[in-house]
Amino acid sequence: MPRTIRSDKAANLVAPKTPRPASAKAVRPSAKVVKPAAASVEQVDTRYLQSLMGYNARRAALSIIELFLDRLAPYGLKPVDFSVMSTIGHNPGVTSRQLCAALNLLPPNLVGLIQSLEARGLIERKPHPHDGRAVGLHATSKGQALMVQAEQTATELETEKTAKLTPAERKTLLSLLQKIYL
Amino acid sequence: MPRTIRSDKAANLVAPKTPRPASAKAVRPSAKVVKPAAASVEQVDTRYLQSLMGYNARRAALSIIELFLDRLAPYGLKPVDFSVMSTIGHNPGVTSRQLCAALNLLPPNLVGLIQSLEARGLIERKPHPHDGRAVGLHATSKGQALMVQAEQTATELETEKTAKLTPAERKTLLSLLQKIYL
DNA sequence: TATTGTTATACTCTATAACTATA
DNA sequence: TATAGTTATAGAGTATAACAATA
Repeated sequence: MPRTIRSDKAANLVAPKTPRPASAKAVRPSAKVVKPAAASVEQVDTRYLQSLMGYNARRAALSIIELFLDRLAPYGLKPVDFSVMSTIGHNPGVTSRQLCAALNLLPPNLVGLIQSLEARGLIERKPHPHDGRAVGLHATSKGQALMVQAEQTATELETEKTAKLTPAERKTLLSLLQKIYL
Repeated sequence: MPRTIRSDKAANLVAPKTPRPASAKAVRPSAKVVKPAAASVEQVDTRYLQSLMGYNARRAALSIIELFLDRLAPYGLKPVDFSVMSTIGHNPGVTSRQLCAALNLLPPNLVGLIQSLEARGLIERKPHPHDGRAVGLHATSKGQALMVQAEQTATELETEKTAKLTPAERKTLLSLLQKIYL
């Protein structure tokens, strides 16, 4: 059964703009307090998590991926499919192992993905010129045509998602992120 | 069965530093070409993917989370457990729904998590002062003590992972990421 | 002996529908 | 009628071990 409904994800992404500190120690009961029972929270304070790079990178990535799934669905491509197809397209003859190393994937998880792309006529497997064990992967003309459209859609979607950033900020952000994982 | 071995993940993260362009169109067969068969790839070119914010944000996030899993394992906390515990700690009396909205989680996926934290004696559930349907979540003294250590470990780990960034760059990166998902 | 691609499989993560108790 | 919390469950994602063919 395909995943279709996206429901309240957008609403969940609405975060508090100006949270008020609510530390346990900071709550000093005054003499006028009527209900000494359990306290309630008005605005959730997530400032500590927002100081963590991992949290922010993950939230930003999921925010972009959410839109990516919608926009690339017409092409039948999920993020990993897209990354694999794009890398094959830009590296004709690349092997599965090379894809795994470049995209940080595990070989067993790539098998079904490659088979699916081949079954759809988007890629072809040719014998590797130097290594009899390996198989070279090549995008078909159909696959190339699909990826021209898909990459354009992805670029547009990214422009929308980074609309609050200036071109300079966008370039800076890409560079800083790569300083973390490369 | 717990996940223990991490194997070649680190090796997979080693990405090409100076990829050579290998576009299909750019390959112009000269008259001296001996093997007109399938081509092979030396260095995988991932420059297009590296121009996408979603790709870079995801790779950076996974890189940090990988270390996070190792360092926080002694506390029995995965990223989501950590986020939930931290948010409860800084927001005594917060409800499940508020946690879901603030952290972009789905209610059904939070139930088992909360029950687990309660069973470990890290949090307590108290009746909500204003809403009979809701339950206020509170960190126990044991949970508070754990999170003091856990948050310190997380902060240290993040400092290591962002060691290539200056403090100013780190602050800039956090700010730019929040411009995407907030 | 080491590596490529593969199979089988298990665990985790994420998502949906539907129910109850209360507002 | 709408919302908070819950249950059950399905699907996707991620991980390990082990194997055959080739280097």
